[in-house]
Amino acid sequence: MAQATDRLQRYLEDELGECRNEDLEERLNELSTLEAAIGPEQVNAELDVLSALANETRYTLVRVLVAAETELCVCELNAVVDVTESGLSHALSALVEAGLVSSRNDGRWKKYRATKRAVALVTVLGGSVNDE
Amino acid sequence: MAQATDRLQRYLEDELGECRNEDLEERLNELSTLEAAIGPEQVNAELDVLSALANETRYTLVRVLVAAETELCVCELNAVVDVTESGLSHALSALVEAGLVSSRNDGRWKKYRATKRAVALVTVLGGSVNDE
DNA sequence: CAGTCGATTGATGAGATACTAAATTAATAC
DNA sequence: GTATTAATTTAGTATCTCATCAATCGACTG
Repeated sequence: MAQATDRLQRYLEDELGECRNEDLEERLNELSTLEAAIGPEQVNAELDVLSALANETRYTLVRVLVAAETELCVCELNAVVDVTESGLSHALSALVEAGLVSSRNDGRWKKYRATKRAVALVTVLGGSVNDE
Repeated sequence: MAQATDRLQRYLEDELGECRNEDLEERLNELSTLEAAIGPEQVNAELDVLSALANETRYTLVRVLVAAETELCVCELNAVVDVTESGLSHALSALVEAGLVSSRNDGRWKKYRATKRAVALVTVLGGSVNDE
């Protein structure tokens, strides 16, 4: 850790011409401010969402549900992903946890629907990855 | 697999009152269309981006670079994440690969900057996770 | 009520991931 | 030239992830 700030100090000397201890402190504070702009609990929430999406099975389910623009039955979703019934259930459970889909019981069937959050993310992701 | 479509057929019978084989085929085609709306290579590209973001170290780096709105030196980034120099380098390399940051050599220093893609994603993610 | 069916849960193992330390590269300084 | 410094790469390891199997839950049906 001390070494790391040593290097930063040399960098600031390079950039500023000189670097007193207070200059170093100030830069460290600026960096800390950038890092802490949003609270740690929100960072964790966002990481949970990203982790939920970062899997082929789960991302496919979200894409399909977003594209469907309506709820789909588990038995329908089973046809679009290449996992067992159990794997599908695990995947849907993770997506519910991340707030990316919601579920509803309909008699003996269970139906899932994409949330607004899922729509927003899938939309931006598609657009952002298109333009290189 | 046969079992899976059996269940789907029973579901369609439930929903439609009856379900001939052509009804089943049609529904399977609709689901397949939803799934294949974007090409598999783009799905993979999007999954690569998501995987790159779905890690505390890397997501922190991206957030800081987006917030900074300018390039930052590796030695500065070292101050905001809790990994070794080596770990930091690995993280930055993965982010470059995913098109989330770009790099530039400046003498003996190396500087990284967030890409538009990173800005778009971090922005939407922050907004989308805020509103429950 | 017993049976069937849709779906979920929990445990396990193979594989992927994300660190670290050590060696290496590339650039500047002496 | 050699030494030093910033950063990366390679190799090894511990941890996490994900899909599957088996068991279970809950709701309808006969």
